[in-house]
Amino acid sequence: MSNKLPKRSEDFSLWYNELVKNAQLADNSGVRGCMVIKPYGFAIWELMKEQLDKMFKETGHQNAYFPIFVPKSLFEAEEKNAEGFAKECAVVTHYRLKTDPEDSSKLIVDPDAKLEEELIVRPTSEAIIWSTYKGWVQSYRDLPLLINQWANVVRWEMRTRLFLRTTEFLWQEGHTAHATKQEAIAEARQMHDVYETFTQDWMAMPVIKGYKSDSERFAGADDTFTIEALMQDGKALQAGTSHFLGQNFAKAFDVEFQTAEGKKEYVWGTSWGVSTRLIGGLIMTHSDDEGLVLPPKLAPYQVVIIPFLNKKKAEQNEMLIAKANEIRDELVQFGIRVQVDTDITKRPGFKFAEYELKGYPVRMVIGPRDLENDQVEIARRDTKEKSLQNIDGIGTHVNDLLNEIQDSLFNKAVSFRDTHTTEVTTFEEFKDILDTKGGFISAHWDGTEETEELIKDATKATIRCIPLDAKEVAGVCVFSGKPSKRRVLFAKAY
RNA sequence: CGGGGUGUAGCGUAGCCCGGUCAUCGCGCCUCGUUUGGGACGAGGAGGUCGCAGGUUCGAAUCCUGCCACCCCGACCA
Repeated sequence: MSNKLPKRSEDFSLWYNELVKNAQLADNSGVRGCMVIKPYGFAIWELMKEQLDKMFKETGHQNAYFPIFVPKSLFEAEEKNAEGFAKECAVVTHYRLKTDPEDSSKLIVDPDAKLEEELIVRPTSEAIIWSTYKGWVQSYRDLPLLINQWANVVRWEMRTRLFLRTTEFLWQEGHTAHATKQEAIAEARQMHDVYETFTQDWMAMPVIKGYKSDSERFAGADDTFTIEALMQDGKALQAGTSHFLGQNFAKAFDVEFQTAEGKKEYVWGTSWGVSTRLIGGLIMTHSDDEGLVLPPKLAPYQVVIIPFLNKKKAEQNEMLIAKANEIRDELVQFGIRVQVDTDITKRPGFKFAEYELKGYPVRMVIGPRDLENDQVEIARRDTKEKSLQNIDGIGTHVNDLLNEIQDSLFNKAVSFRDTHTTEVTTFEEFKDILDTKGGFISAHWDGTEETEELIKDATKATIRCIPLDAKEVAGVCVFSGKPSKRRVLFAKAY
């Protein structure tokens, strides 16, 4: 664990990989593109889940669970959806192994155990869920159906990256059905807002809310709302999406209901999801050359207390540990998550580096000197500032400090995002900004897929979103020179 | 899936061209001692199917073939 991280500014990609591994968040599993999430990384995910789940329930949703396998025919039902995912599906074709007749130490797939119909390992669950909803909905009284599922999904992506794009990943997917179009759109927007609140208030990661262009829209959706975040290397990350599905899945799976007036109508749908990708976003938004920087709200431990122990001074050690525990108890009263490190085999400097690498927001050190003066040394991870604090009133102080760190991380990220968002008018400027400082580029676009494609070919930048708050201002497309009604956000993306 | 690269102890590596006391070094780990306010030092010690499977050879970490995994670039990324 004494590995030094590469510099963030020199090779962002390498820095990210090493950070994820050294901070004990996750590792490659050795199984194609799948990762092992280690306990410390998973603890962050659990904190995220806890809060998201709470927010889903506050907005009237319930959790349920659906099968991991989707029969191929079901998957085919919604054509666009099937087509959109077809290239990245894992498919179960057999159900049995047997001993290799030519080598008894080997197993082979039993050719006699071929499935009549292949099973698709869900890349997303619209198909299996809507086929189930058909049996759940008859009357307008059964609506709305507001359901969320915590699950794993599999997408056989060509290239994987820890947290950001793994073959298997964990997520939540909400799937709702409504009697009216307005209600469904309101739901999709509501969850879009929930995601914004979560990423900003909890992850301290600012996002731009917008909707996707035709080419970037979810396969099977009428509208895709997205939150787009900006990473420290100037690339954008799609952090969450909420889809208005229209009646596409209702029609594909024949989900009809009878209205109060006795008429038959198709229901209106939404789906929305965020995944373990958020952890990647969290890392790339705040961390630095010393390692992970966690916003207090999502730090498994918000404070570590390190008493300065000396193998030869048992009595002093006892006093230090007693004081450390006393402080811990006071902090716990404030709902703060605290760890006391009484490991005597590691030296202080080693521990400091270790907790910085793991992103603990606050480090508190107490030694004999401090004991005498009734104070502790407090260091905050984000700014590296150290200060001496009286033990009296320490709970209030640390509580305030954690709030300040949370706010400060968000403000710093907002300021980075703002200074890396550039309005351009010419394509020369567009390319120049992209090459020099990266980030979001706000530019006029003629609204055609052809132009979008040509810009992508020329620069690798894509339309991240059409911001919801985009002003209606006439202009000319940065590429084609044709008229444009508003600016959209371009960026290179993960 | 195309191009390039890598796989040797928990981690990082030398050796591979040119086959033969070459399994090297650092970190980590274990023991003992000295240390301890920013990643300690000394002495001793444990740990390896050289990614896997075939092949060539008297002999393979080294050469050949196949497979698997990982990294980089592209394509892909709903």
